[in-house]
Amino acid sequence: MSKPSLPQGTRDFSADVVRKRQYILNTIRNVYESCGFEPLETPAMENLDTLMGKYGEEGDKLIFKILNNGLDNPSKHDQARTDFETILSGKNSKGLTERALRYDLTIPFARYVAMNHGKLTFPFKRYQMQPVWRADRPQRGRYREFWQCDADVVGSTSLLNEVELATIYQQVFEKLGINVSIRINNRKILAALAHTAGGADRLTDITVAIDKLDKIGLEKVKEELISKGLSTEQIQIIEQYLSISGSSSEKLQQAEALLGQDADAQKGLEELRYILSFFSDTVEIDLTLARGLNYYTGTIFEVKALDVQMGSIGGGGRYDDLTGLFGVPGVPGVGISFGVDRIYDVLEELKRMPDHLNAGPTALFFNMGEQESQTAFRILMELRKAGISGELYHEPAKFDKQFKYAERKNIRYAVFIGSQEIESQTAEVKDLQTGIKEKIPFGALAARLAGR
RNA sequence: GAGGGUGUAGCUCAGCUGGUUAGAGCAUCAGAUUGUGGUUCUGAGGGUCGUGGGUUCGAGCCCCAUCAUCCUCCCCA
Repeated sequence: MSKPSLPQGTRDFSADVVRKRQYILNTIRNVYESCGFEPLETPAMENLDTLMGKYGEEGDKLIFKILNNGLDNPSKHDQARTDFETILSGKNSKGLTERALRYDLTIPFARYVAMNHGKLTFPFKRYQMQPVWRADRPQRGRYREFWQCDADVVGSTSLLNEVELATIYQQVFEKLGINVSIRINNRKILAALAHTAGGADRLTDITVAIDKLDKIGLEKVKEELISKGLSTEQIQIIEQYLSISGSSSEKLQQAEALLGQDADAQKGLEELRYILSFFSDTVEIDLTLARGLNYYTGTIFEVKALDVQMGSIGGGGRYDDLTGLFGVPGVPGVGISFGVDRIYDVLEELKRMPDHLNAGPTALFFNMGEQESQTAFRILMELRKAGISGELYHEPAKFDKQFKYAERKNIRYAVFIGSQEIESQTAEVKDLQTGIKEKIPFGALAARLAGR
């Protein structure tokens, strides 16, 4: 028997971690609910067809595929070998795998909308908080199983949706006490740039390259563009674009000057201007923001934590026709996502996790003997009915041990019910934080411990 | 997919240019202490040094392979 272990990039969550994660999830959920979003849950696995081709070439590789059942059936061995060859040649084979773990929550949502568009009331606002899986190489801030918290509005082209989603970012991170920069851009502007630079078909290459500007610098970006086969003139236009700086409104002006004659650029700039008019300085324009998922067509969002080195902790954008991929055209939408696991890491690193989260049950009843514990247990049951959490130590043991147990479980009150207490029908209650002892009649215990 | 670091007790780690029987702190258990903890003291248990080869009189230490894990790039949350 080998030592038990976890699959790479996955984690167990102990009690204190679960409580902290719940705190983050609840904070996000409450804001979503307050904005009228409805919950949705979808299966951990989807048909492979549903997911393939939606996240770009890189994304396809990172989808966890599930091996079909029944391959051990000898009559299928020949077929399985043929299918395996097909996969090795870079194609997919339904014979070996036709299901996969979901890679994000947006595509499953689009699939859901496409399947149910006749029943839904539009605009349809849903939120979804579930784990997703990626066959990525784990590293800091990157896991193979992690949670996303998405909110999307479909069936509306109104930019008020973008505004609302940006305010959700603001609210959640304010509640969590994380300083963030919320940056927006518009894919239409990037499309216009690619078009103006004479490489409309190179949109992806161009956006991927310029997205790295603040990370690798202008020279390296140019190198990458050259290596992608762009001409000097093309790169010159892109360089002008990248040199745009200043406040958000200044950026808008300069971008207008550079790309203004392009209709797409006009539209994109207008949209950014509208969204920005709702915010003072908490939302800023970043013309180099690109984001990888290739279904975005309009506004794109990205949120990064200030004060800490971590990838983006939230992102999203507008897509014109996501359900079109599933045969239901004409359902535009926009959505955002929170990366819970990274938010957790940020909160821990900044030591901003509230300390009230790891409170244990309210009371530990000390076990002071077989006889006495029967009375103690009865009284404990009454407390529980009154909504007070507590437990009875599982066996008579030295006080030292029982105290330590209470301490480790962050239990606030020790309740002593021994022969003397039973005689007087009065429990002794010790506040383990202050050390103060108090005698409380059995009948008054629930009332005294309520709300503590 | 490319590159680097690290694997020694339950946990965090020492372990000298290769040299007797591999250590510490914390944790666990027992006792000092049979009804009031967090301190202190005493004692105990616990290790095929990730795994498999090789070099050597001798390997935790050097070499090769392999597995695991962490980090960087790519990409992303």
